[in-house]
Amino acid sequence: MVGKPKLETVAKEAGVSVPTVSQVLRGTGRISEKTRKKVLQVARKLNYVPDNRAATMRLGQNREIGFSIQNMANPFNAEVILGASDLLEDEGFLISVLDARGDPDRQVKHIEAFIGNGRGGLLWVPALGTPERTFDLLRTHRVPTVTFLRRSAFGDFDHVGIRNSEATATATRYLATLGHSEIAYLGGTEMTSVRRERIQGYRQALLELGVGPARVFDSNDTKIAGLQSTLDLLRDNPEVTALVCNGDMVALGACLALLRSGRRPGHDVSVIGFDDIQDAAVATPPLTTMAVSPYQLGRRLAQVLLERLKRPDMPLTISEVEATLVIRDSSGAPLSAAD
Amino acid sequence: MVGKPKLETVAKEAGVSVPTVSQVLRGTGRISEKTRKKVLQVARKLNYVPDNRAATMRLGQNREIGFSIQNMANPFNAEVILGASDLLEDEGFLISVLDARGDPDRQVKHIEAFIGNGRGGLLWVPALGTPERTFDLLRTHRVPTVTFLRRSAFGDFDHVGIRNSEATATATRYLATLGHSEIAYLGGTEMTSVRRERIQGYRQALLELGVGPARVFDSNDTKIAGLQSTLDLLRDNPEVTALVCNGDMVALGACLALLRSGRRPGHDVSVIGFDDIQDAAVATPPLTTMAVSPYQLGRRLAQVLLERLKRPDMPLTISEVEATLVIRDSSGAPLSAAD
DNA sequence: AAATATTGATACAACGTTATATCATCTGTC
DNA sequence: GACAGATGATATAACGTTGTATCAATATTT
Repeated sequence: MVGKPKLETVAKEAGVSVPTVSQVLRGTGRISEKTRKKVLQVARKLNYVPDNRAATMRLGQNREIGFSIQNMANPFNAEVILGASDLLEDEGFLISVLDARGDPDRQVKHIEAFIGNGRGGLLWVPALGTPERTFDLLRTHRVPTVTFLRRSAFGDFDHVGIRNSEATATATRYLATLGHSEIAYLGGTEMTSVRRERIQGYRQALLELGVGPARVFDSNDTKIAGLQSTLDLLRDNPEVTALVCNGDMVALGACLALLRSGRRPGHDVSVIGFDDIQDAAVATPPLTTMAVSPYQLGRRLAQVLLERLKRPDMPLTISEVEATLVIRDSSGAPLSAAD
Repeated sequence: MVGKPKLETVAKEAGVSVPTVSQVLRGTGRISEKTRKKVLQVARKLNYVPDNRAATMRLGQNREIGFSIQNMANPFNAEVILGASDLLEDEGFLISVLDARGDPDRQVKHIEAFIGNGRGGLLWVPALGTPERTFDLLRTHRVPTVTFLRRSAFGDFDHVGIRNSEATATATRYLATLGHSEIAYLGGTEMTSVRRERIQGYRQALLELGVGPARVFDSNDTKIAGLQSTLDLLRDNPEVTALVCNGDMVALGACLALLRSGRRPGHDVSVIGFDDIQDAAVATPPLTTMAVSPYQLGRRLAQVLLERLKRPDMPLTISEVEATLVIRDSSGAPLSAAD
């Protein structure tokens, strides 16, 4: 009873050979009902758990999937993982998550660990500034990989993302419809592909509409940073009457800033967020936002990976999910009516 | 260049034997500087990544740690993981996270995966209703395990938790100091060891103070649930003037409910939360709460595991971290002054 | 009753790595 | 120039599992 039980332990106890036990447990080969029963009973009694390392090494495939993300604390990611694992678990896979916190060095360690442990696949939000070598590793080792949100610059991996530029264009157009002409973009600091696309959509819409200058302001994607940035922004640019935000957290921070400086969100300044996080609906005021369902994104992500696993030679899949404008109070009524 | 590179691939390319390559990569054995250079260069060129399965199987130890949690979406957990991985990464370990979502069946699959992959250790928030067999598995396979927050009923694992009953007693006593006598407890639904201890501290304090009846109300740990539960609570128990909450999310929901029903949090009803999540400080009103640093908890967790790994025969460690009362506005001023 | 088919179990080799033991080569000493 | 000692590299076996080939013992056919 001492020491980890292995096939040999079970085999001895059940009075059969090692391969027999293996066959019973895997349900392969021809085994009589009697020995089957016996082996299963002994295996259970001894708390036997097969060594997946030995098995996958022999078999050359693993049903464990890795998910490499950059910020575990973001509830959006948590929802994505939920969606992905719901689908993958049904197919007998398992998702384990590693948080690289945006650090490419930490990230490459994680990816090496995935490879070194023979993970069966990888879902991945690449860190900003991921060196080509990291992609090379995955290519060399033939790890079925789906990138998420941030597209690889080298572009030869399956990808699931958000139709970012269309989304911010929609938000910007909607604000223009309400009568705004001084519309600023707020949020993000680093130029990820996500932010680049969103700002591009915003600029594009302004251009098409022939409305006011494009103004982009940095801010970290937290409520507190959003609050501070908005206070600064309004001090220096009092003419701004509408904000398209890079994320809901920033947008919520912006609303807080408006309230603190005696302005009413949706009346004096309109605010549109991005993501539709849980808090958006219960905020004061409820937040108008570009909604994407993280759960659905997760499912899509899993779907693409499963297909790739089934057909390794399948052509590259690029899948972009549309965001939808959810109108609540923070964007306000048409300007003429409000004033 | 096709197919995964292994030691043999590198060895052939560098014109040396397999063990030589292994020794260079691990820095063991006597190797001349010349072959060392050559081997490293070739290994890098071929994008060689050692197969950790084969290595750990041979060596019998693994520097990968598993973290099994019940709710990934909780930012508190994310902070804990951050703290734990900061410490563990310095020692060359790696944390991978699995979310069992409170389901003991899913959880046992995860634990079996940890065991089957020979993980070097386990940090674990046991799901409610975890069967003894799950603990048995870990015992049999001698997995160094530290339970977190929820103590195993069978109590033979290292543990890190919060001094829950003292914390809620402190909160309750503070509200009594402010002059409250109708203090309710709000939050949680399932009777986890955490909730049991918190409610016990609340009851204990009321008893010692000789103040009003103990009233405990269920609610899920989300803002929306907290909102609804508080509306119900106040309708049925209008005499309640203070709430000790099971978590900050519930407390924030309670504040929302107060505002919506025309009451002022901190004036008409006092609210104290638990955890001190990021939003607590910027909420309206800023939330009084029992603060525990999830980051510090994570570090402690890692510390205990590292010690256990170093000294497997060390006596059982039970480590409880104190929560501190952070006074903001939601608890209000003394009642005499406020009225 | 002999030949054949069927069933049930086992022996063997391989997955990729590494510690130990072994072997060959070179340096320096008397 | 022979011998001890140091240096540098390799051969071997083992970690636990599983697919294939093999073998023995029945059951079935002619």
